[in-house]
Amino acid sequence: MQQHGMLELPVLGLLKDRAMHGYELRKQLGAMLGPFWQVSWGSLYPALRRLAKAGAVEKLADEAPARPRRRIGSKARETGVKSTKSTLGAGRRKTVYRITPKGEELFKSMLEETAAAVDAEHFTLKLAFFRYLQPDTRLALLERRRAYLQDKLAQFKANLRDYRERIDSYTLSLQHHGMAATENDIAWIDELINNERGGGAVGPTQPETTSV
Amino acid sequence: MQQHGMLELPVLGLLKDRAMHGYELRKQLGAMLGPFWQVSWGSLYPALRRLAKAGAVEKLADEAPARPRRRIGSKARETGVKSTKSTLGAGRRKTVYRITPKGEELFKSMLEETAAAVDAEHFTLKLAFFRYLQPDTRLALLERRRAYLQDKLAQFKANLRDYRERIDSYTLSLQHHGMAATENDIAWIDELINNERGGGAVGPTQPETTSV
DNA sequence: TGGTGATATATCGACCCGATATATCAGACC
DNA sequence: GGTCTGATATATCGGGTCGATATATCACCA
Repeated sequence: MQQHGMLELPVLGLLKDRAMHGYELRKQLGAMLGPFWQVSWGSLYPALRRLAKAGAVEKLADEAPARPRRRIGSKARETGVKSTKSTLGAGRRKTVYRITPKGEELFKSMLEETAAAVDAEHFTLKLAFFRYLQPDTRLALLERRRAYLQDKLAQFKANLRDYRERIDSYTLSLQHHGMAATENDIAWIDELINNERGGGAVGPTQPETTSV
Repeated sequence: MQQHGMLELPVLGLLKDRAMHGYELRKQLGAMLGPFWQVSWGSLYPALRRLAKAGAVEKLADEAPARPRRRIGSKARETGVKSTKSTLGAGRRKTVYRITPKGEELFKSMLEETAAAVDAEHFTLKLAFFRYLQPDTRLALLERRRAYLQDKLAQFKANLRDYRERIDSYTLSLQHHGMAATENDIAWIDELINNERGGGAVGPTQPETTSV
């Protein structure tokens, strides 16, 4: 994914269900977004800090982490000066995060913001939490995504029109493939739109495509 | 695109043809990669600086930029202390960059490195300069990209197998679409591979898909 | 004469990524 | 019983990208 402020939404969305610590959050994110996105530590922990500072999540007490069996622990290490060095990093303590009412609000406003960007990444993330939206907001987001893709398609066409002669066959093939992929994306969005419009009355929202 | 060290390759690739300044470079990049990627100034200029520091490109003298019609220029502003402030920014001077022999080498080694990452972004960039590669290197890169996609496909399948029951219909649809898109990508790569293998003897490398 | 928009270079802050450091613990292997 | 490996867990660092913004020149038209 690698864009701006993209973690806040899914993190809050997952914490809505239940409180979790960072490591678990990452696993859940991976399960949900599968091959789309593997969150890196370097983004997750700073994001949690940002959310905590904004009051959107709160740290629960470290959940029975530290120093059980105190005898061994105190003896094993030299109890040295150096161990407290600087970061005082980690070990196994779990820092559990819980969403606050303010966090719930933030999640809602971020998710509902139909004016926000609808590139592949942002849209994917929002779609993963569509169940929390009203049907009309869902439709608005789908339409905006569709418009975005159509614009992209137009760019492809303009590009091909203007540069067709000047570019080599590989770049040309790339453009064609990109165009076809965008058309597929649009067709998929149209499916979702249809399901959204007719889905309330007709049948399951699920678009039965291939089954494994 | 937004990944690491992704600009060096296309910048060098374009400068191989002819020397250019930043603004033009960006336009060419846009023409070539069209809707895939619009390079931002915040990446382009630092990248040019990196390349210059590495000796891969050299700045040509500013190409007749500065202060023509000196009368007007000197009078209009207060000639003040503040104008030289800090950055001494820009105006219209053109800083033309030319590739050096060292830059040509760097380009070649980056492009040929078949062990490097083959995610969508990296692969797209390399494909845009495939014409500079030997057929066997091209094939190696295509095969590696194919393996990458197949692995991604396997991830999708594993994901669906493990989480199918637990995820809502939107996320499910997302996974299905992602899977289908990946399958399309693989089919496209296979086309390219076929063209590469048979292309030397049979016909045009161009895979005639839809025409506008 | 002045306004707009294209040309052109450059930096800033926020943020993401990959690599890495630190540490605990369960289970395997011998 | 000892140790090695790998999963669990938190955290930071350097380098790189992005979007926004500042600055400035010039062509063109009104």
